[in-house]
Amino acid sequence: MKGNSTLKYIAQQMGISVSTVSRALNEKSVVKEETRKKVQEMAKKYGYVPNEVARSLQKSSTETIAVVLPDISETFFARIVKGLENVMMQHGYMIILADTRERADKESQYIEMLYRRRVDALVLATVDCSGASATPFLESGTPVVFIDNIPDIVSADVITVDNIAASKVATKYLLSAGHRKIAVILGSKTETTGIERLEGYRQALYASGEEVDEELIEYGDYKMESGYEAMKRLLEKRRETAFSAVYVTSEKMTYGAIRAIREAGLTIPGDLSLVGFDIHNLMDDRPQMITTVCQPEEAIGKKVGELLLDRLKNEENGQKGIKMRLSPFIYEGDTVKRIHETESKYC
Amino acid sequence: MKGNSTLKYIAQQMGISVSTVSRALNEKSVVKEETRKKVQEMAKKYGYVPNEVARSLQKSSTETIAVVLPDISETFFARIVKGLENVMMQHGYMIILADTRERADKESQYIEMLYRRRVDALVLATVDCSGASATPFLESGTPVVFIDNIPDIVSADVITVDNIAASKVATKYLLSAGHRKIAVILGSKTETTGIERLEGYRQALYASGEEVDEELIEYGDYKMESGYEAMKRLLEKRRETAFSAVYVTSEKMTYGAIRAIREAGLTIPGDLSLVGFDIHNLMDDRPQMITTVCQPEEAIGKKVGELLLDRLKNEENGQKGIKMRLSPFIYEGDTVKRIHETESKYC
DNA sequence: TATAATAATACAAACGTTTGCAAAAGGCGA
DNA sequence: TCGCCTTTTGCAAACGTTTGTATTATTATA
Repeated sequence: MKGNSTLKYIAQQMGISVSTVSRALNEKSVVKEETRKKVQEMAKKYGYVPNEVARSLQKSSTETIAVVLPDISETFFARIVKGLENVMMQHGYMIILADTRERADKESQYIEMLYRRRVDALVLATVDCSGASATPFLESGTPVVFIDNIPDIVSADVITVDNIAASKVATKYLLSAGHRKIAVILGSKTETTGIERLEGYRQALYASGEEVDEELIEYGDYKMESGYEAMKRLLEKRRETAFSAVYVTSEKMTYGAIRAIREAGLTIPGDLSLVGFDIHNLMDDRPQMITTVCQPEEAIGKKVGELLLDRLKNEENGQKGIKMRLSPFIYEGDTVKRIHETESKYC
Repeated sequence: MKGNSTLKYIAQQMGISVSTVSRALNEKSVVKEETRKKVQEMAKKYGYVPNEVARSLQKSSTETIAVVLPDISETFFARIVKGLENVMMQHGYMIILADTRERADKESQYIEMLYRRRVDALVLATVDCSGASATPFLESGTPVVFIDNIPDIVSADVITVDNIAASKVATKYLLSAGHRKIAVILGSKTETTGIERLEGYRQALYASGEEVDEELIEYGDYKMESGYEAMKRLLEKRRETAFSAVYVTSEKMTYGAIRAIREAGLTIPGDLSLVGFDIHNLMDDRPQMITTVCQPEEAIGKKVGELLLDRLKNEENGQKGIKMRLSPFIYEGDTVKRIHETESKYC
């Protein structure tokens, strides 16, 4: 008789009504203390475990939030999830995770499934710049927070790292080390992550009076192999461009770039200086002390959670077009610098 | 009128019964083709989205499986989740993720919450060797699969890497490179991951007729700092022990050990050879070509999924005491070797 | 002791589905 | 036209809760 006992069953056994049992267990409403005690005893005796599915149906809230992202095995996303999960769990919410493997079709399919399950909110790292995959949620007024990439939708809530600041600090770091010709490897021409990181690089160069040499800008696709190829292209035209440093804007591409540099028989930082992006393992453990700009992932997750909790509490859901940009860090040997605090909220 | 339309609503609008609408939409049962068409039209028109919560209640199955693990930001776990998620999604199941931050109290608390939500199964990387936190599931006969650590419970289903084989191959690799005195850094004295990895190391030494020097066995706690400390302890007694190689049995500890070695002014592999464990980023991208044993995480996730699907289909749930041990890989420069296939199933 | 006020409990509807069974509609041969 | 079989549809219960309202039991007040 274990495991399938319900309010009804307990009520029958005790010869009282279901509603009394329910109220006795939920501490909420007034029930005679004596009754409550007895009900609690019985509940324990019969191994009663409340059925959250039924509760969800009745309350029309599942206390569940969905996270849809391109690749959970990227430490970047895993850490965001961790930060988010932590704050949500503290408030009784759990996380459903969907990994799209960077495919837009899966993305919309999963989001559709999640909507059917009536999750209370969606956190989305979209691979589709338009943000269109989120429409079921958007239309129904269910909260959505975009992370990483900023979608076209103007009214969407977004929380990301401040990519411009990140690139600025990386570039400035190299400038202050005396470099004048600095190459950059970007991950995307169309996504905001790429666009903004380029922008920061430009701004830093302008600010110090340097020209931007378009020949020094190469593109990959955030994956390792593309970093390798991009670096090779840069090295091929090194004679003309004469760059002495390179800034690579993603972890995997950084590894690829390092390989290309090594294969070319060059050393870091002897022949070429390098600043990487989000190099987590080398950062925690830095066997080779690569300077790297990092995103505060857990903090992003936490902020997303806090925003969501706020949205979920105050019933007036819907998008408010909040854009929050968290400050990146730079790891330079043993020094860790928080760059700046920009939590710009526009409404 | 968007977003909150139900079967009932559609039925009312069309002046037919709810059950007909339900059957028309679920393709299952016989409905006049004409009616079906009309119902589908209407469903589209009113933006009907089935409510899976209600469905779950009725079917008493949520098509959701829970994954509880100590740290999702560990690539090891993230990849298992990815592999698992992929196969489950293909069958309409979604994943609820819970990160215990390595705390046993959180673990049981989360599992309790998950049981209330009536997830269909539990995948658990426990931090509590007893496996006691899984009791709600175990008692109710809901499928549970343990990963990574093997719990005390004999009848539990477990899928892990073959740790003995992993250690054997790592040790043999060093032996075949001519090393005789090989140190080892383990992560745990009590968990099976630690015990088995030690066992493999022992077996490899015995097999080649070497003595096991207890002085060469050091323990950490799988974290980076402990690898650093353990390596320092080893280096301190290097005069007496005269080891020429070290095998470190976790990713983070390997990074720590590398740091200790470097701080001692030694080089790898010049002064000391090293085999690491699960070095993912260096493996994908291997800027420094560390030899490392790796676990086939996505394959583990996939196997877990397949086992679960089988359990969920054939109603006779419950634990069967299946133990599957997947074969590890060794990455040695550019060579990748699958070690062997041991899918031992004992019933 | 009757009556009003309050505390405790019970009733029943609702949340949105699925599904066994009964009822109705349609088709066909006699 | 009637009866019978088949196809299609409808009814109603069930899944396990919550919750507004009605009812009953208890106590205090006059």
